[in-house]
This record gives sequence, structure tokens and C-alpha cells, in this order.
Amino acid sequence: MSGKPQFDEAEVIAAAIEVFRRQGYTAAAISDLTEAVGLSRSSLYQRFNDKDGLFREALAAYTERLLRRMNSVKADTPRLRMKALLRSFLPGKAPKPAGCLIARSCADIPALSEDAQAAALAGMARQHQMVAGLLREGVTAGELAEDTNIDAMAWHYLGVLQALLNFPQAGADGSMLDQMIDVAMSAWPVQGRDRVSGSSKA
Amino acid sequence: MSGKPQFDEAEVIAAAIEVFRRQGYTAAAISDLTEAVGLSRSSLYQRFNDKDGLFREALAAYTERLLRRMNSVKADTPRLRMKALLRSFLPGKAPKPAGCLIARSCADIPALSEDAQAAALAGMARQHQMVAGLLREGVTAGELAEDTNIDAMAWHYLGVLQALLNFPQAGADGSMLDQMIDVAMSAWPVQGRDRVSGSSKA
DNA sequence: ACATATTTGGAACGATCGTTCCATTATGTC
DNA sequence: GACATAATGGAACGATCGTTCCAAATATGT
Repeated sequence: MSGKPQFDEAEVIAAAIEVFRRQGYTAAAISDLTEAVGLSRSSLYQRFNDKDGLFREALAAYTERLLRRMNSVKADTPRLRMKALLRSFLPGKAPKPAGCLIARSCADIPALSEDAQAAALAGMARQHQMVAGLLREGVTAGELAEDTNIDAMAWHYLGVLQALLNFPQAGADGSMLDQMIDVAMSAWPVQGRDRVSGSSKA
Repeated sequence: MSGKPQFDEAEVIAAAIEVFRRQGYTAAAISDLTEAVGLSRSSLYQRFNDKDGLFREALAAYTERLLRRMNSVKADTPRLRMKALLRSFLPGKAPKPAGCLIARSCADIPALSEDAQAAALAGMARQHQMVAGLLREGVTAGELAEDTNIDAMAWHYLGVLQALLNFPQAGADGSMLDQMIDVAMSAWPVQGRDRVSGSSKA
């Protein structure tokens, strides 16, 4: 079969993201990608040049999607926003989360092209900046002391977020991780009430 | 050249650990292993059967070494012991940490043999149990409330530990991570004085 | 010095890797 | 119906993968 006018590029990249995220760059074979993506080798190479090209587009799309998702979390106060942000990454009923593609790429850096390396590091930096921005809002809102170590605290919550994405494969279930979030939030001293109403999503 | 009576098996496995830790199971080629290990392909297959055999031995040795290291941390109180434990994993002057082999193996689980999968999950569980044990000591010592959620808190500090091993590659330097530890320790309310005297090691 | 055990280099295997090329088939436009 | 566009299947490439086998070389124990 053949001849369709155009395929959905977004769907293709979304499928590629899932493969790269589960297997990593090196272990993801072109065969795995064509199979998951539903494209022939020919079309794939015509559109993305080579494996590295597809990976860079996948990593870029993943980064944008992740940051959009992080930024779209809503809650009344910065602290509740942080908590809702973390809870939004609790594992859902969907099969299993497979870790963060950006973090995995940082671990695989020696295997990546220079462009991909830079993209992975930049993606990590953007995550850190997003969290740091949220903490800064906490300071201006009076929920955090003026002398709060924002960078260090951002790395901490970034670590918790990565744990949420990695630990399901390591034997931690959703309710356990939900309680872990409560522990992590105790690093952000609470003024008034706590407990956010939002539900967990994959 | 050839003919030595015996090679140092511990050194061989230590070198293999480093390769698997940096590249992961699939991306680590036999050529990479023989080169790093200093053994010929022939000897390697004679001793370890196949790649999976070498990997399982490396993973087992890494697990024992890691837990021995975690258990050997000394400090006056359970809380200070936790803090010293985390600080002992701060990146040293040595090139760069390369993440935790156990955690990486959990992420690569679909690529591993069943035995290796089980070993990776068991290694993660043992890390969790070690941290949980330390927290239980904190409860009996009166440093933690009786109703402390030990499992959840253990996952939290396990997440911080993994962050310490992963974030150096993601752009966080040692002093930043040291401050991150202070943030993480604020989840363990302090009674008296703080600040541990131990220094950082790789 | 001899026998034994151990390690080695090197070749070879089938499989799979990423990549390239081309002839073929289907679609949309005139 | 003819033509350009786009996507396809399939073969082929050199390289590398994990693995196996064997003859040659070296050290140890007596």
C-alpha cells in the first residue's frame, strides 16, 4: 500500500518520542522507530535526514510539550502550584511512565551528536529555570523567605520530579509517590492550609 | 602477549561496571568492555559465558559495593548520618559521576535478561530498605515522630541520592548540590544543632 | 625440561545496525 | 488521461554487533 498525500507529522514525532524515551538513543533501532511510527524507512529518511535528525526533532518536541505541561498547572498560590505540578506527574493507569527523555539523554550524552547534547543540556536548564521561576513567585508572594536559596531548592524539586518519572519502574506505586510528594513539600514551609484538590494524571 | 597465570577478577569487574554505568547495557559493546577491562574477547567469554553474564556479575558487585558504602557512613545521630550519607555522594574532583548503575538498569529493563531485571529491581529495593532502616533509627532515637511515613520518606531521600548522581551531568556543580542537600534535609525537622563535619568524596 | 593450565590473537559466523538507491504505486491537479 | 508529488517496498552497501572456534604463545608446578 502507498500513496497517501501526507502523514501526521505530530503523531510521527510523538511515537518516536515514546521509542527514544523507553530505549534510549543507541538502543532504539530504525526498525523499532518505523514500526512504532508507521512510516517506511524511505519516508523516514526523506523527512528527517537520519536517525540523529529524527532524535533532535523528537527531543525538541518533547521539551516543548513538557514545559508547556509544567507551565499549564494552576493553583491558588505558588506553593500549591508546586504541589499540583508534582502531583500532575504521578503515574496514571496508563502502562508505565518511562522516565524523562531529557534526563535520559543527559545520561547518554557521550553517545549523542553535539547538537543533541546541547539540546539535552538546554532542556534540563529550562526545567530548572521553570521551577526556579515558580519559587521566585513564592518569594514575592511571601510564601518563601527573602533569603531562600532558589537555585538549590529548584534542583531539589527537579530531583523529586525525576524521581516521580523513574521510580514507578523501580517498584514504587502511585499512592506511595503521592506520599513522597508530601515529604518533599515539607521542604517548603507552609503558612496556612495545605492539600490541593487536583487529581493525579499520567 | 599472553600467558599470565591469573588476572585480578575484581579489577576486571570494576572496569566493566564503569563501562556499563556510562553506556548502559545495550550500548556497551564487547569491544568497549575488552578495551576497558584489558582482557581479550576469548578470556572474557571463557570467564563470564556471555555479555549478560558479565553484566550480572558487574551489577551484583556494584550493588554490594554501593550498599557497603552507604552502610559505612558514620555520624553521631541518625539525622546527621543521613546528611553525611548524602554528602558522601557529592561529586569529587574525579572526572564525573555517571549515574547509578542500578537505577540505569531499571530504566533499561526491557533490554535486560530476566535475571538482570530481577537483580536491578532487587538492588533498588535494597537501597530503599537501607534508607528506611536509617529513618527507623531516627524514630527510635526520638529524632522523628512515631507516625512518620517511613517508606515515603525513604523514597524521597532515594530520589535525592539519585539526583546527586545524575545532576552533575545535567549542569549542577558540587557546591550547588551541597546546598540542595540542605534543602532536602529540611524535610527531616531538626531538634538541636545541624551541620555535619564530614567532607565530600566521589 | 616437561607437562599442564591459562591466556591470547585472529578468523569466521550469522544477525543486525544505519544508510542509500531505485523502481513502483497511489494521490491530487490540470 | 497526463503529469508532478509523495510515499512505498525491497534490495543492497559496509560496518558493527554478540558469539564461537582454534592454533599459537606464555607462565606455573614438578
